[in-house]
Amino acid sequence: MPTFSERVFDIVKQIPEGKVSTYGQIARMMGSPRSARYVGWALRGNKEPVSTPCHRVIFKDGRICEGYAFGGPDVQRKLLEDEGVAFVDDMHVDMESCLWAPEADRLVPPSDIDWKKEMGL
DNA sequence: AGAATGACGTATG
DNA sequence: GCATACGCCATTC
Repeated sequence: MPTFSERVFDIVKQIPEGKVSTYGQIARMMGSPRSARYVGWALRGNKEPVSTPCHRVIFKDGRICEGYAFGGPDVQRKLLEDEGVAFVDDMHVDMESCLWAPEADRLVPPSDIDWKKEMGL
C-alpha cells in the first residue's frame, strides 16, 4: 500500500512540462489542505527519483527551494525556463500563467481554521 | 509507544 | 507590513 509520499509523487508526476504546482495545492489534492509541509517532506525523502520532477513544485509565493533542489538553484530555474515556465524574478515563477490548476484542485476556504470552526467548533 | 522532525501555510502580535 | 507562533499529518528515531 502506497504511503503518503507515494501519493505525493503520483500527483507531482502528473504535472505537465511548462507548468508548476505548489505544495499547498498538492496537499489539497490529497485531501489534506493543511499538510503542505509534508508534501515537501515527501519530496525530500523521495523514493522515486527522476520520476518526480520536484523542480516543478514550488512555494505558494512562486519561489523555488534553492538549497533543496536536486542539482542547485540555478539548475532548477533553468530547468523550469527550459520547459517554458515564465519567471517574474530570478527566483519567482509566474504562477499566474504557469500554475498547474487541474479540476482536482478543489477550492477550499483560505482560512482553513475558519472552516474548522464552522465544522466542529 | 512516545517524542521529534520536516521542501509550508496561515493567523496573529 | 514584517516577524514570530502554531498547526498539519505522516514518517523516523
